[in-house]
Amino acid sequence: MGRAPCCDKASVKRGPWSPEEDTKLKEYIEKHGTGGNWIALPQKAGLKRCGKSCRLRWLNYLRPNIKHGDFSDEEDRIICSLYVNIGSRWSIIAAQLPGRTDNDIKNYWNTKLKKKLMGLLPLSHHRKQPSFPSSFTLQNPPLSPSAHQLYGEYCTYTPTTTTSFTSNIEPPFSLPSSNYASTSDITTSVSHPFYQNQDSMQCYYPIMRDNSSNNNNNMLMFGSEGSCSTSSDGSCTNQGREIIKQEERIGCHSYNNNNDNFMLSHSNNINDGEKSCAAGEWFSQTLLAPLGYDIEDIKQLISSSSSTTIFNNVDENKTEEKAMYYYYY
DNA sequence: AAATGTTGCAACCGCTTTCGA
DNA sequence: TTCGAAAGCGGTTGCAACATT
Repeated sequence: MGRAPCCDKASVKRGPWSPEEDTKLKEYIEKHGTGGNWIALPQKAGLKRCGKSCRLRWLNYLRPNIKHGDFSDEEDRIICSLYVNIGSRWSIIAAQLPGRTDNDIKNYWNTKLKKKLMGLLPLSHHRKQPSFPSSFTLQNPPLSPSAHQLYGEYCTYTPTTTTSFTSNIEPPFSLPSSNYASTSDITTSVSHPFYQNQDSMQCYYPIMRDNSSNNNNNMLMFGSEGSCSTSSDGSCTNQGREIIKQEERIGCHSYNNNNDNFMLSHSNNINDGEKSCAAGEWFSQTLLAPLGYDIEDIKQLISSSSSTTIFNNVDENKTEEKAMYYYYY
């Protein structure tokens, strides 16, 4: 027993829309509106189409001010920033990009942007030993007592995936020039993630201080799988709260406020890619400030969305691979 | 030039959420 | 409060266009 179809498939036309159908639908909606009833609309408009199909055609293609074609760097950054933090909630992401549809963004992400990012990293499937500039050494981060407690608990896992790391890679899209002095000043680290607590799906990142610079740089982190998170008690956390919660937990935001600069790295034994990490060396990190959007920006973006259910029902099983890029600015 | 592989995107499918009776 | 219909949404598919062999 399947679900009842929304319409009689035998009697409705399917497949690509003809220009005539487009014209009929457009003219009808411009004249009468949708009437809040898509199911009844095709009949009224003289179309042999399913209401859902009409709705989709209108929303994704026919409605005014739809933008098609290339995405700008700024749009790339917004998409990535939001994806990092809220996942594949395309409608919410689309709400931040006037003229773009969720379908467009989803397609763009799946076919281009993700590859654009992934193209930088030999992610995943590699088990490279991390390699860092010699100036980078591990500093145990100044964790809050509660974070220490947390990490002491979490960091007893042996990594199942070795961090890979490449520095000084061009970012996949341009950053505002004010964000950095020159290309060589950008440290882009790509990491196959971290590794995950197999029980809780919690992701871990090591953090390392850059001793080579006296600048009061802030770190920007872009891209992570971290937004997929299930708390250690097994309950799936509300994702919006999780962002804030994790920030508080590990004090990431205060790092930025303190103008510390630090970056992703592995343990203090750089050559030991497979070693277990000691308590306090690894950070669980969902969110910092992706590409110029700090936490407040993101929250504001999200809260300005028309949706009221942004963070509900996080799929705790999503484990899609993502890249991580770190920028100094 | 033909065959095969790849890419991009529109459209579909079906599950979830919302809304109104 | 419950229930059914409709809308919303994200994942997936189909296919045309393009690239490569």
